[in-house]
Amino acid sequence: MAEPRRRSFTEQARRAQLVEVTTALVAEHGYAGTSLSRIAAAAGISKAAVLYHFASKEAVVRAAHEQALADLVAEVGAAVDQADPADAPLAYVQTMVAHLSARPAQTHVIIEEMAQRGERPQPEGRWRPLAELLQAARRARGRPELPDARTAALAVGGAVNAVVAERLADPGYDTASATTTVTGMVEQLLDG
Amino acid sequence: MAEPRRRSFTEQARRAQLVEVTTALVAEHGYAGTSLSRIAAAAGISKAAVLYHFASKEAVVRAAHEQALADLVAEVGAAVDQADPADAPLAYVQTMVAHLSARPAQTHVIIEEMAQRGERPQPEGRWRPLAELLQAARRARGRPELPDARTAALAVGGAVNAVVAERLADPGYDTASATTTVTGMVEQLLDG
DNA sequence: GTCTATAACTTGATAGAC
DNA sequence: GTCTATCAAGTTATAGAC
Repeated sequence: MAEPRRRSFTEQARRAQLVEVTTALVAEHGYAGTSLSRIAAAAGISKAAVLYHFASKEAVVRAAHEQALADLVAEVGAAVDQADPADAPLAYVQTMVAHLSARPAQTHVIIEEMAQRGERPQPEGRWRPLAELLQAARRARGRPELPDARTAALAVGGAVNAVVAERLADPGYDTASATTTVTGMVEQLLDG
Repeated sequence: MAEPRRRSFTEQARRAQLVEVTTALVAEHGYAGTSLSRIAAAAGISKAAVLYHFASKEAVVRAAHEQALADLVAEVGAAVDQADPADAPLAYVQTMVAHLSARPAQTHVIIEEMAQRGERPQPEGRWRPLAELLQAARRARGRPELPDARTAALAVGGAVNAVVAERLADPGYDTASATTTVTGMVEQLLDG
């Protein structure tokens, strides 16, 4: 909501390129290890040229993070919306794992941003959407609501995070069967 | 295993003090935001004095991380060892959440280190000990072994992480009932 | 043993030429 | 619109006085 500015065609291309190389750099070296110099070098231009397209270094990496997040919620949101409410949490887990596993660099950017957020804590309920999904699924299955949906949502989200992180560390880790295991745990949560 | 050196009494005290202030600083500003200057200022000595006691900045924060981890495994290990094998995973979850919730600064240091690790991925099985605990509990309960103990261990560990992280962000979050919810999920994993 | 002084860099950002 | 040149500020680490 900050700046829905009009941009030239070539500028859009430059910005897209910068977001791309920044995503790769943050994935490999982390936020602190990603300097303006490195971004400029990776894009083949000067530091000042980077700062012509973005107001600051922070603005560049913020753009990279926002893109990664937008791509994620777009795909997961679509999958959840068209799923049977009784199985929406399962669709959530499946698309989440699949999307993130397929985009290691973007995933690293998202993780990095969460780590930065953690330093200056801000009460924000990222667990709410999933908690709603879980309760709706319980109702659709004719079961009473969960007594502690917040923790349940946090636990499922944390499990997904852990599986994705393991996949990043070990590409040989089979996410297909991992997804089966996690969805099985969610099933027990919805039926038990 | 690098240097089990003999140290003077006062030097031990200084090192302990430096580890303490570094833990607090990393918790508040993150690794990158924790400079030698800040450590020195917080300890009331000069940068050079800090580097007299530790070989480098990295050595200081590594010491802080190692201490946080040692404290954690000591308490969790003891609790798991004296628990009934059939309930060891429950003891693991309980002490893990309790210990970390009670030590926010140390927890931040551990999280920060994991984030740094994540950048240069190294195939390391942090999930193995918990996976062993889960399988042993299944056997003690007369149930067949889990088909995918790796994912199960990762999921439980991730759930604990998420609960602890939420506690850090919102001190009003009730970890007692959260622990009940998570252990309930583990129970279903062990009996289902 | 602890400090002052400083070396040797890197950082993000700006001014102004082209 | 994109660059070169430069900036001030901050970084880790070292040498050597006390």
